[in-house]
Amino acid sequence: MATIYDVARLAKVSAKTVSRVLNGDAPVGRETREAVEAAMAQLGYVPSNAARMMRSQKSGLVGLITGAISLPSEALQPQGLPDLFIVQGIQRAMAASGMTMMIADTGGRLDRVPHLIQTFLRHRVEGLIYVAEFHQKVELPRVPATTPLVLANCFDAIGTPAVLPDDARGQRDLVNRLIEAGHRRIAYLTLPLHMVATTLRTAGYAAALAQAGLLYDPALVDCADYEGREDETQILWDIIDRLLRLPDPPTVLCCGNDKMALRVYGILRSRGVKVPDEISVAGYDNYRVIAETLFPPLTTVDLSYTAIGVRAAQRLLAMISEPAAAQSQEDCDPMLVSGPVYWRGSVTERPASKIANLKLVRED
Amino acid sequence: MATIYDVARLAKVSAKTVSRVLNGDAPVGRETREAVEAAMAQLGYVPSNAARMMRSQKSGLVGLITGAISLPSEALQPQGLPDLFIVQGIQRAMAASGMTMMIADTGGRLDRVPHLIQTFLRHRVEGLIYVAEFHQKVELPRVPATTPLVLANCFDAIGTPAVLPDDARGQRDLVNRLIEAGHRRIAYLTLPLHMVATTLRTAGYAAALAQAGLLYDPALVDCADYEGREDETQILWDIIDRLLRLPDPPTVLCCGNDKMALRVYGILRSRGVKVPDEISVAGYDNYRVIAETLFPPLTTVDLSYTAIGVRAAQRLLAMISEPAAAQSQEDCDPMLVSGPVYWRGSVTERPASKIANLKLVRED
DNA sequence: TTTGGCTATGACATCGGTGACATGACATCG
DNA sequence: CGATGTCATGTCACCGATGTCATAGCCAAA
Repeated sequence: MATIYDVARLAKVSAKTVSRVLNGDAPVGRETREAVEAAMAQLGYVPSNAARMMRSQKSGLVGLITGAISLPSEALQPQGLPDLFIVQGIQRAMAASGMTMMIADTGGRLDRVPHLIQTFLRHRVEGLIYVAEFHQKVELPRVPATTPLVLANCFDAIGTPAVLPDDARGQRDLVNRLIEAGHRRIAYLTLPLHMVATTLRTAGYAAALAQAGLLYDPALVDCADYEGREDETQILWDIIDRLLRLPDPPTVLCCGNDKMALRVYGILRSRGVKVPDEISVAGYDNYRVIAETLFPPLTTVDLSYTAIGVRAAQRLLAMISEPAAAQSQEDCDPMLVSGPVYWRGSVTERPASKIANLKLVRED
Repeated sequence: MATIYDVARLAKVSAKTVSRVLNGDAPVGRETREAVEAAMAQLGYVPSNAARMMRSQKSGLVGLITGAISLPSEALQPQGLPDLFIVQGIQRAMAASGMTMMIADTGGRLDRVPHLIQTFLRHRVEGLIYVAEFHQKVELPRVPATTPLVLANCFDAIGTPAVLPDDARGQRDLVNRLIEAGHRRIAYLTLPLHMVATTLRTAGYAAALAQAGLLYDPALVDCADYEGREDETQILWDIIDRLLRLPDPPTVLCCGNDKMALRVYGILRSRGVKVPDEISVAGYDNYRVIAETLFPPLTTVDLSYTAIGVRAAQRLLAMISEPAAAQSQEDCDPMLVSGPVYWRGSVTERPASKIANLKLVRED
C-alpha cells in the first residue's frame, strides 16, 4: 500500500507537503496541491490511521461491549433483541461524530469482558460503552480512569455514568392512558420478579392507580413469565383464566412485554375471547415486528432502545471531549430515557360496554 | 499511558527485551522476565496496537459494512432483523480467530459505502464483509484487490465471493415435509415478487410438488406482501378468503415469512378458523420470537442467518490467510447455506380430517 | 535599502513498537 | 585448547504519519 513518501516522490514534493494537502492545516500552492492530489489518486493512496495515531495520540475509536451480538441461541431472550437496537442508536450517534466503532461481544460469558477491554485499550479507544441485554445491575472490571466508560441499559454500584430506560414512568404513562380511556380494572402480568424492570414498572403501575385514586388490587397483578419453563404458556393460560373469573374481572391486560402480549392474544383467541371487543391488551417495548403485525395492532409503550443508545453515545462523547468536566452533579445520576405510549387497536376507549361483555364471558 | 520504554526503564532492561517478554518470540531469562512482568503490572502497561501494526503491517482488523445497525425506523423490515443475526455469526467466528471487528453501517444510504470502505482502509483492515438485509443483488464500489471482500446475504455481477441462503432448497424441504405429512393442497403466499428469495422459493415450492407428482396450481400461489401498503392486512385477508372458498381449498398455508404467518394467525382466528385443526400454517425464517411464541408454535424453515454469518467469516478468513489461493473453482460460486425445517404445532400430520373441516368453513 | 511579515516548502525528530544484527557469557565438541 | 553453538540481551534503524523549526521568496512599511 502506497505511503505518503510514495506520493511525495511522485509529486516531487516533500512528505510534509503531502501531509499539508491531506490535512489542510497550512497553505499550499495551487499547482503543488494539484500535483499532490493527482499523485494520491494515481497511487490509490490511503493514509494510515495507525501512523497518524502514533503522533496525534488520538485513535478516533470507541469500543462497544455487548452480549447482543452473539447470544447463545439457547439463552433467554426476555425482550427480543433490545440490545441490538441500543447498538443501532450508539452506532448512529458515533457515526455522526466521526468516530469509528469497534464491536466485541461477550458471547454470553462475562468472564471474557476483561480481555475484551484489554483488546480495546490496545487500540487506544477513546471511550467504552457496555450494553446489557436488559435493564440490570452489572459489575465490570475497572478500566483506567483515562478511558471514559458509559453503561447502557445497566448500572453498577460505583456510580459509573449510565443511561437507563425509565421503566416506572413508561408503565405509569401507559396505565394513566388506560385510565383516561375509561379502564378501571387493570390487570398487570409482570416479567420475572427478579428483573429490575419488573420492580420499577410495578411501581409505575401502582403510582398511576394511586394518582387516579384507584385501589391497587393484588389479585390483578401476577408474574406471568417464568423464562425457560416449558409450561410457560400453561402458566399464562391459568393466570388469564383466574383473572377472567374474578368477581370483578379486568377490562385490560397489561403485559410485561410485547412478546407476552403475543402469547396472550393466542390464548384469548383460543378461549374465544375477542380482542379488544371483550378484553383489551397492552404490551411493553413497542417491539414493532410484533406490535404492528399483530391483529389488532398492539397498544404498547415505546421503550426506545435506540434512544438509549443515542443518549449513551452522546454522553460518552461529552466525556471524551471534556475529560475533566465536573460530571459530579446531575450527570452522575443515571440518565433516564422514556418513550411515548403507542395507542393502537388492542385497547378500547369505552370500557363500560366491555365490562358487560366480560360478564358474559365469565358466565360461560 | 505507559510505553514499552517506561517498562524497560523500571525493569532495568532494554525495550527490546520487554518486547520479547510480550511476544515470547525469543528466550528471556527467568529473573528478567519476572522483573519485566512486575514492571508491566505496576505501570498498567498496555501495548499499542498502532505502533505494533506499523512494523508488522498486520492490523488484526476486519471491517463489516451493513445497513443492519441503523436502519431508519421508517424503512421496511421485510424479515425482521435477519442481518443482525448474520452480524452475530460473523462476530462469533471472528472472535474465535482473534480478529477484532470494526462495524460501520450505511444508515440505509448506499452512497455512504465508499466512504465507509475508505475509513476501513485507513485502518488497514485485512478484509471486508458486506451484509445485506435481505437476499439481493448489490453493486459495491471496487475495493483494492489486496483487501479481500466477502458478500453475505447478497451477490454481485462480478463474482465477488458470496454466502447466500439456499432459498430454493429451504422451501422445497418444507413443502416435501408437508407432503409427507399428507398435505396435497398447499397454498403459497409469497413475499414481494421482486425479491430474489421469492423467485427461488417459488421454484423450490414447484420442485417439491413436481417431485411428488402433484400439480402446480396457480390458484394456490399468490403474492401477499406489498410492503408498506396500508391495506396490507386487507390484501392478505382477501387472499385467504379467496383460497378458502376454492372448490378444493388448501389444507395448509405456506407464508413468505414468519411475520406474515403472524398476520395470518390473526386473520384466521378473526374468521373463526382454527389453527391447525381447520387449516395448517407454515412460515419461513424461524424467527424465533414469533415462531416459538405463537400459539400454536409455528412450523417454519430455519434460515440460519447466523450460519450465513459464520460461513462468510470463515470464507473471509481463508482468503486472508491464503491471499493467492486458487479460489477460482467452487470457491467462486456463491456458497449456499440451508437450515432445517422446524416442525411445530401449526401443521397437522393427518390432512384428511382437515379437508372435511374446511368444507364446513366454506359453507358458513 | 533595510526590516519585518507573510507564504510556501523542506529537514528532521518523534510517536511505540519490532526486525535485523551484534555482542558477551557459557557450554559443547573434536 | 580453540572452534562452534546456544542463550540472553542490547543497539539501531524503521514502519508512516505529523509537530517543530528552519528557510527561501516576495511584498510592504520604515
